[in-house]
Amino acid sequence: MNILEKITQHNAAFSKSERKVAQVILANPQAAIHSSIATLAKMADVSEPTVNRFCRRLDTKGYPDFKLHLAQSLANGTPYVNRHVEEHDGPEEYTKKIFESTMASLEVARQSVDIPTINRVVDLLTQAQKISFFGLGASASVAHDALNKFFRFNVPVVYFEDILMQRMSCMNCTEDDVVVLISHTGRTKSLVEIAQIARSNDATVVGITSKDSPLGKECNLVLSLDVPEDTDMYMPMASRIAQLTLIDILATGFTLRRGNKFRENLKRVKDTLRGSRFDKKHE
Amino acid sequence: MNILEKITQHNAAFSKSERKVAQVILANPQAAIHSSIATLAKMADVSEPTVNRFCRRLDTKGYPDFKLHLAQSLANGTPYVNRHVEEHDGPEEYTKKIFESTMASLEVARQSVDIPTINRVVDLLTQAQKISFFGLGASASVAHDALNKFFRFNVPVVYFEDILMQRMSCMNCTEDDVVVLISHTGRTKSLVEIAQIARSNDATVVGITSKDSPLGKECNLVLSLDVPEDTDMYMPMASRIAQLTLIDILATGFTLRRGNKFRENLKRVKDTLRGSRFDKKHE
DNA sequence: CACTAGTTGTAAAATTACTACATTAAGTGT
DNA sequence: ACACTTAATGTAGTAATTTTACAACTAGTG
Repeated sequence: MNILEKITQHNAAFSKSERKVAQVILANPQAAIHSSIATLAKMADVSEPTVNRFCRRLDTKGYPDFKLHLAQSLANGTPYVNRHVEEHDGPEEYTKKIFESTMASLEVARQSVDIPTINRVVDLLTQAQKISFFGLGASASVAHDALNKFFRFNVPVVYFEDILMQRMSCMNCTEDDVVVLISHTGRTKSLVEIAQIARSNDATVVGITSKDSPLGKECNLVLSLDVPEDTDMYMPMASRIAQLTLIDILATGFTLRRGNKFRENLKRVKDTLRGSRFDKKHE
Repeated sequence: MNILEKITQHNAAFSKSERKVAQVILANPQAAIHSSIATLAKMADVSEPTVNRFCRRLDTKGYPDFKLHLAQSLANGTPYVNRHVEEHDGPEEYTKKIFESTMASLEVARQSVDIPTINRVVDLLTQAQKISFFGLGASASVAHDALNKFFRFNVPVVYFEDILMQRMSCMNCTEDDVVVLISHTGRTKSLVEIAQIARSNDATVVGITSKDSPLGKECNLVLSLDVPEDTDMYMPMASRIAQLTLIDILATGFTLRRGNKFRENLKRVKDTLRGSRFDKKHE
């Protein structure tokens, strides 16, 4: 869709002169949209028809049409592209890149998430007697966060970091319990075992994980997020943010399902915190 | 900036014929950008120069330039706007809204973050003997996540949920220690106290919090994120995501500063996890 | 070395947008 | 109501920009 990306990708298929045109446009796209075909041709040191052919190769009707597409691509303020951090990047670069790739991942996650499943999970959560959130490693903090959210709903919520505690907790499950297991890869052995334990006790197991993973297969319901993880850094980053956003969505769905009177309950929880805080001056 | 809005606002200042042009464009802007001045004039039942004058009145150089602006306005298909979830929203709506407002918040956070401070904090972290991450409530899971990241760097990292443990830990601080305190509002009493304890032991205190808050004033350095929190839900959502992204940025800055050989260390940590995982089939 | 396919440039044609001027419409004062 | 003034609109010609057709060149292949 984005014509700038298209130019970079298409690069191999360009001819020598066309590549010159590509280079000039990529160097300063803003200038390109304000140039006529003649000035652009001069800048790239090629003839006008070459520029025209370049445009056609990118599936546009001609030069004016190409400019339109280019303008649209530039308009998206920053077309959040998943750009990897480079060795030599300074603070400005890597800050920008991480923000942007996080946003790009959220966009991908948004498109990949299955709404009916979300609805179904919210259903289950509202009807649950007890909700458990388990995750290990990076996903532990996601489970931790989920605890923090659902705890406010005055529902029995369970969260353990300890594998043995997780196991024991699942052994005591009943069919009215919902166990939410969080793992990006879905290949953590102990979590898969926990899923099996929980299911053998008739609990409903929801996985926030990859669909075809070992963990995914053990779950009653899987909320999968196709987030491409930047493995260069050997740290889970984007996947975790997407998972948290999903938790937000589930929590929101939960409160909406419970209705207005329930939301007052939340306000009460928040008000209780006031005693532990310094007052805001201007309120 | 947006030309479509400009057309609606400017409506009063248009002449009769110009208004006809405005109407046709607003009715189908997508068609307009693919029309020549002649076809558009015919559609609006006016002469070509009238269309040209219309364009000039909107501070564009002429018809082609106007089309460029129009194309840019149309491109902002989904300008991630912080839209609040409504009572009657279904799963599809609230899912979309939460994703979008999360992205919008990240965009705001990105613009508000102070790069030199980030650089300074990364400096401090790389030189620290011991790094502590403390937060309470929703920010606890952010601190938890930070632990998870920095732990991989083979640096002494400390994280406690318990207030007393946090206090005790800070009492043993030295001037080579860095304490990172996380709080969206910056008005949590016990965290402010912890900041004071840490500073009185010559530790460097970094706050991921609001700049002018009581906590912010006690910190050596403040990384502030001006994220508008959706208070309708009485739950911290966007602020937390922004904080986590900031943690990602700090962790990335940390690894970059440490250089390439250090990154191999990270790979080793990741490889160690392999034993606890099911193998991927296609590797 | 000739031949072919692909690439690039030249020049003319076609399209498109713009300018100058004429015409019409609308408003204002007598 | 009429002349006068000003603004708005359209016509026709001009200028610009883009596109097409074709020729020249380049590189690879038998």
